[in-house]
Amino acid sequence: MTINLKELAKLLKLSPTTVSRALGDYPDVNAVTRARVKQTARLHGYQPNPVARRLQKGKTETIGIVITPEQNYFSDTFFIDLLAGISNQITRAGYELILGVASDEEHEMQSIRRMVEGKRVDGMILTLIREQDPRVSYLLDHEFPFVLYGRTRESRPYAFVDMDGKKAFEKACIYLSGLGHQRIALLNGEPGFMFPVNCREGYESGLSICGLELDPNLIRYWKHKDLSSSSYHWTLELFQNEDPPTAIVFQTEVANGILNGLQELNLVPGRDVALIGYDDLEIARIHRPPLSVLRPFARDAGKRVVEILLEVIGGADPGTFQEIRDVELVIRETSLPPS
Amino acid sequence: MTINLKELAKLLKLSPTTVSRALGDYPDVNAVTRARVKQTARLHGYQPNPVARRLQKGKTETIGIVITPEQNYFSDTFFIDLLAGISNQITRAGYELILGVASDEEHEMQSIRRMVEGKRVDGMILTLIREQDPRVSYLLDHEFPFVLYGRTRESRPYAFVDMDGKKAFEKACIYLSGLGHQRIALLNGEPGFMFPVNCREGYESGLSICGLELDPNLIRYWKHKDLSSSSYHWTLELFQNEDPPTAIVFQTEVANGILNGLQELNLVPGRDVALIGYDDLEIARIHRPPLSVLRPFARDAGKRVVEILLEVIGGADPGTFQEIRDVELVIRETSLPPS
DNA sequence: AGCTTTTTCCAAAACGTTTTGGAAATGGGG
DNA sequence: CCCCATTTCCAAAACGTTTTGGAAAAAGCT
Repeated sequence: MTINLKELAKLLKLSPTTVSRALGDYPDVNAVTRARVKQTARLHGYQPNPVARRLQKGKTETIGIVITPEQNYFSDTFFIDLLAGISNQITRAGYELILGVASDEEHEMQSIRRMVEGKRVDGMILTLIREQDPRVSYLLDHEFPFVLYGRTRESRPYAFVDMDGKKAFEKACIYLSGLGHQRIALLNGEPGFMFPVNCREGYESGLSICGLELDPNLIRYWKHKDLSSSSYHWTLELFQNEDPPTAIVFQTEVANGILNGLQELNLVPGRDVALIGYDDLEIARIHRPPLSVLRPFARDAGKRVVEILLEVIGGADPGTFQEIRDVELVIRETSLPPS
Repeated sequence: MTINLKELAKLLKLSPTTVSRALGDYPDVNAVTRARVKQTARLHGYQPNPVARRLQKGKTETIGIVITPEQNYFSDTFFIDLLAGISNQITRAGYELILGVASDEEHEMQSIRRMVEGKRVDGMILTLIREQDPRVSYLLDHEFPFVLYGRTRESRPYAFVDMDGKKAFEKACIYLSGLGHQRIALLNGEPGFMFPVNCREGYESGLSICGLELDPNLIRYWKHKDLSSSSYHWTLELFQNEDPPTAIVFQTEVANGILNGLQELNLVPGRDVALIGYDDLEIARIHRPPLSVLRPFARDAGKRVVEILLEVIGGADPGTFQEIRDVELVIRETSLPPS
């Protein structure tokens, strides 16, 4: 069924060498033979065996990614869109994407080690980055190519693509303050991860720019494990304050919990409490009233991550690839002045 | 850094052959040399280069799966749990999972073809199966090993693992009828896919067993593209009926749309309308009141899919692996008698 | 024509394993 | 002590490519 390079060469009465070089567009093969080779190759549907090529080239032509269920990753199209961008670009480069799914942090490292030390991939992509991330130090220690979707605390240079969470939350606070809000709450992601750190930085800097005081009572953290219920409860708690907030900024993934909490409290989003979520998830658009959001420019982030990774695999200096992407404030119907 | 078989052999003053066979637990190598080999192998962290092994063995030791963003179908941790089971079992077998993400049906076939004809995988796993599924006929035509998570209409024998959607919806209808419900609506998945066909079969057979009449006005289909809004609108429509339903059976992934619709209509789930959803998603557990559900026994489905696929790759007859798994009815607080 | 350069091709090696088909050494039985 | 069976090892081939290092043929130049 499937034809060989050697068989194809025999068919063409040429050496395997010449056939290989013809298909590879090497200059040292006559134009007419090249054409002849390409035509019969196409005719017989010849495709070089990738495994043999990898062995000879000393590359796996494969890149790895490990995810954990802990990230309820598939909850919106967000993650799969990122993955789609990654996958497309990898395919375009003739590479393969291998996926590991790990149940916890320990298995995650195990899976990465298998890929790296088992010589199963040429590079790795990391997501959901922690402040101190053992995966990052491991890969740096092993001088193994990788790119982060996100950032971490690490002094050695590394490549990443990230959204500007700081500027995003800064923007949101400044906008809300401009509307007259003085009590702005932050429902933040789980400590230990890097993104919430940036969010908080932006939140604090936004408040400070507007001359608003920082009230620790207005800051809450939800848990990955139970997004909805923890954010629900923190919302209720927030309003037991004697001086409750008139606005909340948060990550849209916990919008459900917040909205349930507000409903419980008979507070109407937009009218009684202003809301601005980070990430333009489906829920933000279909909710009545639709939620104002911070929309990161994530469109071709996956593609970009792969482009960078291939450069790094090719020997480029990772430190030169550090991209922080803009975030746009999309005003819908939950960002009105305080009543 | 990483050591070779040849280098390891030289270190041990043995031939590569013997070292390979020692590590492979062949009987024709002395117990003490075997131990010696294994120890120094461990010491130097030797792992056989997978690419070289694959070339020699003539196997890619890789299996492929292609998903589409449309696969939003699995909106909870459900899909990632399946994927986790698949990934774990694949790793245990020393195989690799390669992932393709396709934006539409055409790219999906393209991705599969690349894997199959490019000799990049030994077998494929398919999900979200359509009634007439071009992927299935393609793989059968090419006599390529695969396993379905789901079923399709196809006369040739093939391997699959599926949940018993028919019996599930039958159970739900019988239970609701036993409570006194006479008008049971079905909010079903998009036509074209196989699962909704089974659901409807079970629905019809359930009604017929209980002597209830089938009213086409009580059946609606939602769209993958916009789960929430389509199910929301169909719910509203359902109750414009002059003789509206007192119960709804549906797939839990559209619970949000239904619940929003009911709220709009000032109908309280459980009290005014009984609800039974298929799939025990998070929303079913955290909603107040918690939803009664049909819970498929999906726990180790991913593992099982891989076990079967490896058998089929090994030459086993696919027709002998057709597993339909039980579904349990979990009564919570939305399955009360009609008021 | 004689020499050099360019064009076009190829044999052999290499990538790192596993498998094949012995061969040498050891042991047991008479 | 000889023969046969068993144990233990290994050299060489094979998997299907790409790359290396020429070699032969053609073309260009004086």
